[in-house]
Amino acid sequence: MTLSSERDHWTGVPDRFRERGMRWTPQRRAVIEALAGTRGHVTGAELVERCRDRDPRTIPSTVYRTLDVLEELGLVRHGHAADGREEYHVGPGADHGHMYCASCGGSWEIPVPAAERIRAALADADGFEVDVSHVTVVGRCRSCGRAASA
Amino acid sequence: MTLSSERDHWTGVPDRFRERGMRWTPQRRAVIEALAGTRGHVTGAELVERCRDRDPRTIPSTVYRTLDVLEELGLVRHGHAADGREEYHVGPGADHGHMYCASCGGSWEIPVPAAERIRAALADADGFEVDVSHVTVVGRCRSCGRAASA
DNA sequence: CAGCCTATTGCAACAGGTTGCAGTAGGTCT
DNA sequence: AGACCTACTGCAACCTGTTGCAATAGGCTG
Repeated sequence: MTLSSERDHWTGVPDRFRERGMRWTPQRRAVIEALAGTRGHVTGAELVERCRDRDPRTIPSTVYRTLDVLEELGLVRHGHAADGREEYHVGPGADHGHMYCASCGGSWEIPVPAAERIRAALADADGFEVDVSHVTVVGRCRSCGRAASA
Repeated sequence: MTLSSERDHWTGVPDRFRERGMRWTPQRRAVIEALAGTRGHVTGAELVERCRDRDPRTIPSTVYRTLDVLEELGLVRHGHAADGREEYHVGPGADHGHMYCASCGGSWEIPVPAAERIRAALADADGFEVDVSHVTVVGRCRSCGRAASA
């Protein structure tokens, strides 16, 4: 995941909006600029805050609505953190779930092989096609587990 | 899961509170009565509403704080629905995660064998001990998948 | 039974998001 | 350039929860 690949992620976005009959507006540009400076995760509130840094007149509902649109276009994905807050993942490489440690508050990506086993387990059980990028599990990480049993 | 086993779930609860130096109050009683009439899931808001039906003076924060306490005592468990709302599961048999279909909005319990495979996948990957009762996955159920590919 | 200690409550303010609606302003067509 | 259509924006009100704090009231003790 190089810098240039991250920049590529956003090139041509205005046209992708227009092709779909959507409009390219200064507010949407601001959200995308805020996202472009992001690696990994951002919560909705953080993003609102960052947009407000650029322009104090930013309205939260506009930011959230823009994020919905970006998700429809496949440019971001969202999940929910351990406490239910919205969390946005910026692609490429956004296709992963998350594990949260309830003890230390840490957060990790679910490794691809584990995600694949989860997908297979649910597909076998009920033919359920899980969206692995939206999976969030809560539990205890290895080091907190060791600390508790010591 | 018979009626009597559900009733048993709540017997002796006042004493369990007092043993821990906690107090047994009318407000807590109201929350437990509302829970006793519940099978499966309830959202926080639903529970507040039900308590308000019994006593319009019910204060939401009291209900939420009571739920936190009940969870500490192991009498309920909570997870987050697909949209991040809190969802409480009433035991016994509350030890399961949930699958939500993003297409039809349906919700199912994750079957025990699948849950076990998920637990194993994450344990192998990083030694992460997942709390399966808190797992929520979003995706597409079998019948919506069939409808989409038809 | 009265008194005391402190766990709980009620309240009010806040946090993160969502929604309905009237007005604004992109984009297109002439 | 002017006009038109309708996708967006801004706003205000709402929803689900959370938090800090002063007042209340369980329940133990003498």
